[in-house]
Amino acid sequence: MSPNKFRKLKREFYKRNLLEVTKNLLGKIFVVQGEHFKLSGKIVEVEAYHGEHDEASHAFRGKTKRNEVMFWEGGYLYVYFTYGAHYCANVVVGKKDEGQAVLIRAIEPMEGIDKMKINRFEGRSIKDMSLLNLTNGPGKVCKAFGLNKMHNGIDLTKNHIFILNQPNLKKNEIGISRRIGISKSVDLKWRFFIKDNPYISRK
DNA sequence: CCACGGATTGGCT
DNA sequence: GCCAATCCGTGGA
Repeated sequence: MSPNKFRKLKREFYKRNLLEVTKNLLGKIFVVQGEHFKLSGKIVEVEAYHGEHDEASHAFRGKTKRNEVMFWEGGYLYVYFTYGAHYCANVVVGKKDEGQAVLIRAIEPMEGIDKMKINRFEGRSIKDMSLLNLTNGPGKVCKAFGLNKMHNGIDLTKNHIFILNQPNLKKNEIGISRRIGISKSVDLKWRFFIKDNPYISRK
């Protein structure tokens, strides 16, 4: 067994510098382990949200009931509801009270694809039910992996929802851009994605 | 107390 | 490319 390759990321991984953790999360394996099923996929697109100096961050105006998990120490899942319809999942980063998180924007599906398709498409009339349309957006990721407000605050170092280690990507394998869908702090280039990966939400 | 708008999505002009 | 759907946390009055 290689020592780290398939091991769960530990608390220390998440408590480091925000942008380092954000880039290091690319290529890692996100896992939801149920009693009778397992869903997993490779993280291919992420965005960083800082606690200070970042007006687009939920944490910018301080702690509230909604965003309190963002102020926990790194390694917890922050799930919030938006646009009256969608959930978005974030990995909390840094030390307690820093208010930093990484939004998981897209995943390349690996295990449990049939169940993901049921989660995401069943009971809705969606024309494009292809694999490429399964998890290529933050709301889609939550739908496919069955994430909702019940999972807000889940500890990623435990056995239900966690992230498996993989080698860090090389610099030239990572694409960088402005973040998507925000109206403040729009110039920060804090979106990172795996270049040429077909499962990202957009170019 | 109430109006606003959002870290989105999907379908249509 | 454009826009409506749809809920509720947040913040101003």
